[in-house]
Amino acid sequence: MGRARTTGETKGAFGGARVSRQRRAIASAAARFGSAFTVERLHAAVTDAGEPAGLATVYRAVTALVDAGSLVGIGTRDGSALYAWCGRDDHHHHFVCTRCGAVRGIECPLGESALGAVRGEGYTVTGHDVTLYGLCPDCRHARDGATP
Amino acid sequence: MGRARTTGETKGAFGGARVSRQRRAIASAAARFGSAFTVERLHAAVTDAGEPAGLATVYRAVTALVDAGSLVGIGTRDGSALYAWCGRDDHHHHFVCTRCGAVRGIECPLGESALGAVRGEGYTVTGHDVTLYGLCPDCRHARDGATP
DNA sequence: GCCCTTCCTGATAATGGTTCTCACATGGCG
DNA sequence: CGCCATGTGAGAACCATTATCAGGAAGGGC
Ligand SMILES: [Mn+2]
Ligand SMILES: [Mn+2]
Ligand SMILES: [Zn+2]
Ligand SMILES: [Zn+2]
Repeated sequence: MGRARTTGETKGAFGGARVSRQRRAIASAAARFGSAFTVERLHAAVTDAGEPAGLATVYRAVTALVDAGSLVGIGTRDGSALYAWCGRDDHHHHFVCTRCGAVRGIECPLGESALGAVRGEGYTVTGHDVTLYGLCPDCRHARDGATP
Repeated sequence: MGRARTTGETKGAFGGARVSRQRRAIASAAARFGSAFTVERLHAAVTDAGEPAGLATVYRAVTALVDAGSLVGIGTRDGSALYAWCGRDDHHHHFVCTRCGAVRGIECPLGESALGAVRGEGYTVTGHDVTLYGLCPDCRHARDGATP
């Protein structure tokens, strides 16, 4: 156990939810993206792969994949929610390239020193979001070359 | 300089943007909230204060206040964007109470150890989001009492 | 394999937060 | 004072997401 979701195998990608031909194609297409994507783009990818699925079905599959932890929401862009396939099931966060959408897992930077401060004042911390933004190596070089 | 935005004074709350009677009332009402609020709620607060303003005007004022750094977006709730008045202009993040919406500033937990890891692999980090969620002291006690 | 119940599918309509339109008012500077 | 860029407001438009609802399929039990 621990890597069932890495390749998009539908073994446990949907958790306990029911698996259909459409959901298999959707999970497979999502796992093939190497970067963040919108539901609309995922729908197009599934259709292009020759496994048509309704847009509403893709929306519902995405919700199921997020619930199962196979997919993570990575903010929004131009009013559309962005998602990325998540191959790890340990606690971590993500770096997102603002140019190409590439996603990379990062270790959680929150230690006792950060949480202890607010906890000491009577707060209970139940969750947190951490996301880094910037340029991936490829896009950094592309930008350098484009600015002579 | 440094604390013009803490009380909702319209001095620099809108940065270089123009200030009107409506925007004064909107900034004042926003600064009075001790917790996160939606645009709809802010609109209601301004109207209740006897300084009516159109909903579109409130949306535009919120955008201007965010651009000026007086207001910060704190995720979404039930499909509506949440905002909170920000009294500090140094770099920091926020803790949000998931029960009452109370917001509290926290120090940035990202040090060189966290950023250096991805930077060493060729990534350029240009920004980041950090938000803690949980219960404020008041709500923690309220919940304890409600679960006998 | 067969049944049965629960869950998924899909074309479409509906929802609703946010943005746009455009004529009018007003802020702020010279 | 004027001038003009900018803000205002009521309503329409936008559009990502969700609800509908009849039909189909997944999958546990036998
Ligand atoms: Mn991940
Ligand atoms: Mn703040
Ligand atoms: Zn990139
Ligand atoms: Zn609270």
